[in-house]
Amino acid sequence: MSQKGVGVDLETSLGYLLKEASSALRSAMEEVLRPLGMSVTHYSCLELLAQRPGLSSSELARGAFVTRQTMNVLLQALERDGYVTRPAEAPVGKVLPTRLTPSGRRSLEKASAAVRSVEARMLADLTEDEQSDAFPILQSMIHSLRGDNERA
Amino acid sequence: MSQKGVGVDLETSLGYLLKEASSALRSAMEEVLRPLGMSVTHYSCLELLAQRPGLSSSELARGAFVTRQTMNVLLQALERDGYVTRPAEAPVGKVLPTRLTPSGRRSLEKASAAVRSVEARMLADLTEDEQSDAFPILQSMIHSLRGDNERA
DNA sequence: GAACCTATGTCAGAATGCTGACATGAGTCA
DNA sequence: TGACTCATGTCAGCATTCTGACATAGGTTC
Repeated sequence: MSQKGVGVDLETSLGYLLKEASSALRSAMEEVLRPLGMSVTHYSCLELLAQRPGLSSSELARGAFVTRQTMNVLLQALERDGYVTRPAEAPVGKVLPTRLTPSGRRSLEKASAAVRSVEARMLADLTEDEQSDAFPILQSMIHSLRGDNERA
Repeated sequence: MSQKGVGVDLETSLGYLLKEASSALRSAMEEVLRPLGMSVTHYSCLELLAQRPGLSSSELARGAFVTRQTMNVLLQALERDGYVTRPAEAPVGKVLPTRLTPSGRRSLEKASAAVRSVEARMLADLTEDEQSDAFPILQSMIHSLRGDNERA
């Protein structure tokens, strides 16, 4: 077993495992959000707005890990369906601050409960210590991958 | 801070952090693979074939976390470009076992080195203990999310 | 004030991946 | 043998997201 020095051993690769976990999480979220007529990006956008009202399209895009073009398309649909509102004109600069409507907030509540149940299931078999360990580990990975350490 | 009971707190959510880490990993991989003219799915397919020669299209799809239709399109391109070979007729059933060509193997070697460097960077700031902890934690998450525990 | 850089919103086109559907081969079971 | 179930490969159409490009607003520097 265990590769003859060449290649990435998928059986022991933390990168592959990370991708696998993320894929499983996404699938589980899609499964519970589908009955609510909501996609993961859709949900992410509403959740971001609930916690940080007035975010711009570009900021939402970064928070949901998509491009600002993609987020803009989504926002247009959400606005059309009455889940969010944006001023017709930018109060300052070009930034259009977005906010949830009561309808959007109601819609989010169900979705949020569903997502919380998925996250709880994900952590069900982990000990308290493991859950505590996971946080700094993932943060370190993110920090290192983004190259925040580069020549300042 | 810390949400008033409602919603998922993105600041402390392991699910969000997992998505963030996965996104950062994907970006980092795309960055190093782009100069080699290779996408992440493209690379994943070749790496899988190097470790498990003779996999079918459907098996490769599951290993690369895409649908079998998507993998089939990719395989057609890889076959056209001489990186993999598939028998014209299925030796048994409908399964077409796929194998790397020498050209595919050479192409993979460079990509694999690049990906290994990304993975090394990802783990650079983690202690030995943390790296050891990460493995069972991620595996537990995957196992729980897939519902492998359900009523047997 | 002018030049410069950065970030934002937006439009257009293209790539990528997915869902739905179908026929076929293999295994199971009565 | 025949009916049933399941997995595979494949075709077609659609959805989602991305890349490229542009104009504009704000801040910075000289």
